[in-house]
Amino acid sequence: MTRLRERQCRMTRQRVALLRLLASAEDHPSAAQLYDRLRAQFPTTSLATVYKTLSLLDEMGEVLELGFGHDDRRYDGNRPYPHPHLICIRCRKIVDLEASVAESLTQEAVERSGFQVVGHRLDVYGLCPDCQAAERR
Amino acid sequence: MTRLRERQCRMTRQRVALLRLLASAEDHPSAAQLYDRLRAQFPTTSLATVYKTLSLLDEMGEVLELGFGHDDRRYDGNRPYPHPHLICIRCRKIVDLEASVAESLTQEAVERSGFQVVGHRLDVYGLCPDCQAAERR
DNA sequence: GTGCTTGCAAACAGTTTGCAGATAG
DNA sequence: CTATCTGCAAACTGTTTGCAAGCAC
Repeated sequence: MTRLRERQCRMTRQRVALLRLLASAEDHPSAAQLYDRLRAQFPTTSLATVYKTLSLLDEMGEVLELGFGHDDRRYDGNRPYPHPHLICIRCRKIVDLEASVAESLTQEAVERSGFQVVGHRLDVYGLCPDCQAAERR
Repeated sequence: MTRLRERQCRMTRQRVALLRLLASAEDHPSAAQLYDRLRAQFPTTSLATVYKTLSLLDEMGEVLELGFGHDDRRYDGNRPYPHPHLICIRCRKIVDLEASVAESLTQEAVERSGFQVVGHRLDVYGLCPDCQAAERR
């Protein structure tokens, strides 16, 4: 909110509403879900605006964009930093795992959640040696 | 290959070629990349066939389908089981991390790779307590 | 031969873009 | 006032589907 102002961004009613929705969302809503909820307050709102605002927030690090499956992008406005997730393969529920990566699969935290684990996925992002060299030039 | 036969699947030339490509691919090719390589041998091959075959193999567990970003699906025919990846955010190179999840971010394995880590992602798949109860019915 | 598989084209879903009109500052 | 933002519609991308012709068995 404050950071948006600092970036000479205009606080339109739509943006304020979307920020509120993101802050209060307990789940990990998709753009379409946010759009639906937003339309309750602003019937004329468009999906395009939702996408534009979300990618703006993502660039600013105010929201975490999560790509689960190629057609399932979700947003987390409460913890805009990487953190482990528990994903139900049946109902698609997504639960935040508050645990450090190192300990997260050492059972403890997972077991506490009651999930029956069937798989996992760990991706580490960074610059490969070649690209580190290229960046230096 | 053998498993395909067991499943009363027909070994068409296209399938054999795709299986070979997957087995020999050192990178993590996308459907489009596989299609391009396949067309070198079968100029009339269609993308649709590639997709159909890939999803068949995925169902059978013969290939690992990886969704990085919503429009970046890659396939791994050599290690069709979940394992950590190192992803270069610059050149999109994907390197397999041969390490257990528990130890993978305890630096060791990552450091050995020479990557400069900027982020990570850990998703655990399973059934949430509610769905476990629902499945029992 | 039988019916699974292919290849084309058309359909689809989610996302992005262009632009005229609306509006925050 | 002016530049940014919105909302519509059209464009795009990657993936999926329907169906007639082809080919493995």
